[in-house]
Amino acid sequence: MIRRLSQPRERGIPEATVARLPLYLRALNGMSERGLATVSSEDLAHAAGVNSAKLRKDLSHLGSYGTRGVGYDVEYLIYQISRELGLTQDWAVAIVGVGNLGRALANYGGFVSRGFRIAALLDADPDVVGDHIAGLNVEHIDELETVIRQRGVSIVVLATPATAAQQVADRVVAAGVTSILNFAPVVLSVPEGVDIRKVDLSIELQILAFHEQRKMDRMTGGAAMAEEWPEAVDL
Amino acid sequence: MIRRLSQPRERGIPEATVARLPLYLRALNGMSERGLATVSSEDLAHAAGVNSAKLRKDLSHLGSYGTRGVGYDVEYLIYQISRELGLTQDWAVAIVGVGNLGRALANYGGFVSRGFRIAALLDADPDVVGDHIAGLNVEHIDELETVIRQRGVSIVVLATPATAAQQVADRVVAAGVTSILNFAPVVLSVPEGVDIRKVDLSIELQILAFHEQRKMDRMTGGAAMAEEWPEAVDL
DNA sequence: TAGATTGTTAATCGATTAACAATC
DNA sequence: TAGATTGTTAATCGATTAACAATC
Repeated sequence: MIRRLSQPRERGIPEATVARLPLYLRALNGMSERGLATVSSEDLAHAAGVNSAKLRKDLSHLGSYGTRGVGYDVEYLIYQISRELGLTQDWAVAIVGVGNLGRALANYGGFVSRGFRIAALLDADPDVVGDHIAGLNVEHIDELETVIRQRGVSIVVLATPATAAQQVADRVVAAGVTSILNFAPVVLSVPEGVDIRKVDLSIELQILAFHEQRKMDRMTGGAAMAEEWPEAVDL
Repeated sequence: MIRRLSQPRERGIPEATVARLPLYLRALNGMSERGLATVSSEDLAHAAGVNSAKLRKDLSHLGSYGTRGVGYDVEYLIYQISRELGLTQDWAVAIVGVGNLGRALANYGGFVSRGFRIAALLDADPDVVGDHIAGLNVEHIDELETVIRQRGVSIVVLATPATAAQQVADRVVAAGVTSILNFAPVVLSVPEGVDIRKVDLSIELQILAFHEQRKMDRMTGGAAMAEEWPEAVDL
């Protein structure tokens, strides 16, 4: 049975919809804090930065949780989206690699928010092991498998150097983890059934540069840049 | 004239293709370092983690840079993709917000890679201003407009707290910046023509949790979770 | 020439959007 | 009832993929 890595449906929620549910949830939480009881698709869509047709289509995949002529009950919708995303249970997260980025992630408020709990910080550097960061003791990478099993870690965040990422990925997968958030700038190779999401800062910058360049081309009257391989460049 | 924010084509390169070009570039750089002269679409696609049909389709949007029966010249393709992405010029980047994340970004090697140069680090906290990070002096946020104009900053990275992000975005847009990489967990509102890319750690985690939950449902025989709003919950 | 591999075609699939009937 | 707003339909658009003719 061949299945592609990121399997879209199960109870049939499109991947594009799943990726937007967290946005709706965040907007709804803000409304909840401000004491709003109900919200229309128009207002919620605006707060989340999408158009209202898309929002209604997305929510329709979860069920019929709105009321025609009225809108959506804020608290009820928060609950339904949270449940759909699996945030009504508690996920133990391990962060591997406690350099600048790992520290930033450990201290990032959004991480410890609803549904997630940092269960371990691990690093290979003896100088870092033993440090206290965000209320946690940094443990040695040798403890990786033990920590994963004993603390029920189901999501691992890779904030290691690029050179170490594949090796750590192999180990966490062998230990049974099937969800990895990868900050290392490498393409990880993992078995089918393991979900990887990748956050890549330099890729985001490069995409911005592409669009920025187009804007500048436009402003300078689309000055035709040399299309040819410059003669001077040494191959 | 109404145009959507992220305008896909100009010389007609699909947005999905643009987002993959950095992956190809990274794989090609690795091959260049290992001394490979040419590469087939099959091998390059494998290294980048996509299928070869998609790779060839993507590259065909840039031009005909391959040789049938042979493959692609590694150095030549690096040059063509770099040029397309605008990496043959130098982009001055300012990082606003020098907390844990801002420090991590400033020290992140990929940032200072080909095409990008950190031109300024800015923060509002007087205790942070004056710190030396990654060889740069942290400057006060009051200098934002001056720094942007004098140093030709064209890309701003927002690593501020969520509460400050919109205000800073307004200021950098007013100063003429049209490309923003936003790490703050808020939906920024910006005028048409300003490109925003968003990196959101908690959203990535939530998407992973969704898939993880599905896998667990499957393993436990799809144990039907309560679909209904629990009676006990207090609205 | 024979073998290899690109660039393109065309079919398919998934996502977006406007419009509106259903219904509160 | 009249007004408001959802949930769904259907059209459109863009992305993916396999297959293969072109051609080195």
